[in-house]
Amino acid sequence: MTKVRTGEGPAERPKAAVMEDVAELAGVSAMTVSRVLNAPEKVRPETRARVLAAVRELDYRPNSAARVLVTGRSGVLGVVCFDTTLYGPASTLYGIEQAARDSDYLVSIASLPALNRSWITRGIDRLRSQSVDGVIIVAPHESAAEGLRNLPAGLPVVDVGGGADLPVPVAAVDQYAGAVRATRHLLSLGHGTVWHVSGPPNWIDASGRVAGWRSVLEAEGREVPEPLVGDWTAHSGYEIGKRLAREPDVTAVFVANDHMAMGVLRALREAGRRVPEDVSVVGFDDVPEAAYFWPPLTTVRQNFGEVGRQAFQLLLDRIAGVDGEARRMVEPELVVRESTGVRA
Amino acid sequence: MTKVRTGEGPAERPKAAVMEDVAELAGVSAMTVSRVLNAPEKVRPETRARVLAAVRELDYRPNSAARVLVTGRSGVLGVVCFDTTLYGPASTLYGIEQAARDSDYLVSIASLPALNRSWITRGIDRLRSQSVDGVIIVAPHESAAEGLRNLPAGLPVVDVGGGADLPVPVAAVDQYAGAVRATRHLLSLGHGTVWHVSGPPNWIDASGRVAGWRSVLEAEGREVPEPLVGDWTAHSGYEIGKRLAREPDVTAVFVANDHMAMGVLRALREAGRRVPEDVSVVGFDDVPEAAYFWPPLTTVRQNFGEVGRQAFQLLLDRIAGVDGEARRMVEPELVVRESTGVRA
DNA sequence: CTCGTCCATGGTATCGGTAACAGATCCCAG
DNA sequence: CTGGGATCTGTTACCGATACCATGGACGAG
Repeated sequence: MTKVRTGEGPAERPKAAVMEDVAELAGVSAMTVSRVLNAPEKVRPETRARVLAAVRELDYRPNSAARVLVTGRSGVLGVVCFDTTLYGPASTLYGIEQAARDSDYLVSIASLPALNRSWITRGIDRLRSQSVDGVIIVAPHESAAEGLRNLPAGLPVVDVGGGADLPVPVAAVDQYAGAVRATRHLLSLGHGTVWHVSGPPNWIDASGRVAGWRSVLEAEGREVPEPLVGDWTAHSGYEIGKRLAREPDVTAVFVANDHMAMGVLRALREAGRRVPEDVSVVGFDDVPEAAYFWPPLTTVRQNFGEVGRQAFQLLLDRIAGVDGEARRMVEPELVVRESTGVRA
Repeated sequence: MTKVRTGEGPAERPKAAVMEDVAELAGVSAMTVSRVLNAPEKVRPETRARVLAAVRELDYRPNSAARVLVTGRSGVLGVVCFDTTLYGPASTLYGIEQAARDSDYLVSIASLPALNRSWITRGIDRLRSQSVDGVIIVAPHESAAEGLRNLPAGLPVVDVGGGADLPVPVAAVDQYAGAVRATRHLLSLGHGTVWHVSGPPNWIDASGRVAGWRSVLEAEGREVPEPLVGDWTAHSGYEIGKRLAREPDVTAVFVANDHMAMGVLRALREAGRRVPEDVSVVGFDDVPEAAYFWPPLTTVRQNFGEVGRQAFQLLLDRIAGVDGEARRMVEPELVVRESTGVRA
């Protein structure tokens, strides 16, 4: 009954209780303890009570490694992601984590030093070696598609952000629809056409937004200016904004994210072009600060948390062996503030 | 040699290779395979080569659950954190993750729905049940201290952000020093005193910044205005900014983070008070966009990535049993831009 | 030529749980 | 009073790796 300590070793810890200890204290077999923990209704209430009392007394906690070894399930899901300091990925990750917590899953993350096929594969491998039950990829880049070509058989995988023809289920915000709304909004204000500051090439969200923007202009028979390519940062938005400010016929700009939009706003202002009187600007994301930009930014809100939850749900289905719908699109929402106005 | 498949079960997967399979293919015992993987120098080169060939051929990967069960080490570290969409925590997490990757550690995260003692304890428990080798707490809140009072013995824990008298090693940015620099900078520009927009009560960073700011004012014999308490959001900064704008004697404001500073800037501008001509504003964090605020924000840069790396290093030491230095302070840096100027 | 030593490898027990089956117990009908 | 099922609990055999000790062969010394 009393704890036996080995007289040696620097870390003189009382070894943690195991199932056998609980069984002994409760006067039952280890199997019964296991049942109490996993299928309580199969154990007589009074026995159960004794076992639970012993569990509390010894502060027993099951060893997950042993459980994983025999059941094959870990209760851990993996997330492969690129830069989690970016607002979108961070929020998505947060959504996943919350959903996971509610379902008693734990989340392991494998972040990538670069976005390409080989790193993505390595990230998945790293997680797989920890016996995760499934993996969510948050890497909205074309290279993700390649990385997903030959997945280890039997590992449930879900992708966030999408791309064409992925061999796995996808949860994503409908970038195309968001860009359509932003562009239509600007046209409806009387602008002849809409310039576009895009995200970096090969990013799925970036190309989705370009496609939506272009399709509206083409459908309306408007001139389609060449998109100006940024890298998501305010700095790149600023540099591009300086160029835009020099073009007097630019009156409406759709910027592929809020941070770049911030840079554009500053460049326009410095060049003496008023927003929205001279130029209207629409962003994308609706970061929490967007309402406090100068002027408050009209933008397209993405519900990243919801995307994360949907991705988790898809993964859960997949783990359960359900081959349900393979695509969950979350609708973005245009939030009109003060950076857009009718054409002067 | 050929794989035997059970004729049933919906998931008809060829069961993954185990160490015994590799051993058989290589014509050695499982023990030798284990040695090749863990202590290659103890195996004759030619045998080693045969084993490695078999490993590749079968795409063998060790089962970590089995390894954990016998070694007691998982190669996983846990991070307990609150809101990972905030810039600071997200960046810290990212720093931890990168450092962990370089050392072949995996990171599991347990995010908390609320910051208090009980949730922190639960977060640690959740991670512990997955046999993490150690835990890093990223919850710069006073409740963390309580949550750390009675830790499970033998679990290495490191705290990020600090607080007084924690029973565990701490890695943090020196908030006090940062606030001192910001305040001195404002005084050096000729301002009579400095107002302060603080973070929410009970947040460690918030109180550290208040203390640094107050100490400078007191040391210089300046009036110490009552701090105005925000909640880190641009919105709260805006509301507080409106109040500040009504006070004509407010000429210098030290705001406890950049997002609130953004709200303050907007409120001042709307009230017709020019920055920096009428009022100087200093932020804290140096988010990547700070240089594109209007005007570009003078702020205190925190190297969150470095904090994350230091925390990981401390944890690694702790796991190795080294009881080295228990505090790693990262120096913040004042970045002067255009939101501060000499008093008119 | 024999013995001791070292090196490479193998055998076996073990980590802490759970699946599958077996056995004990209880209750009630006949 | 006994048989038959239903319900509860125990026994045993693993899951896949590593620790520890044992063993066989090569080799140098005496």
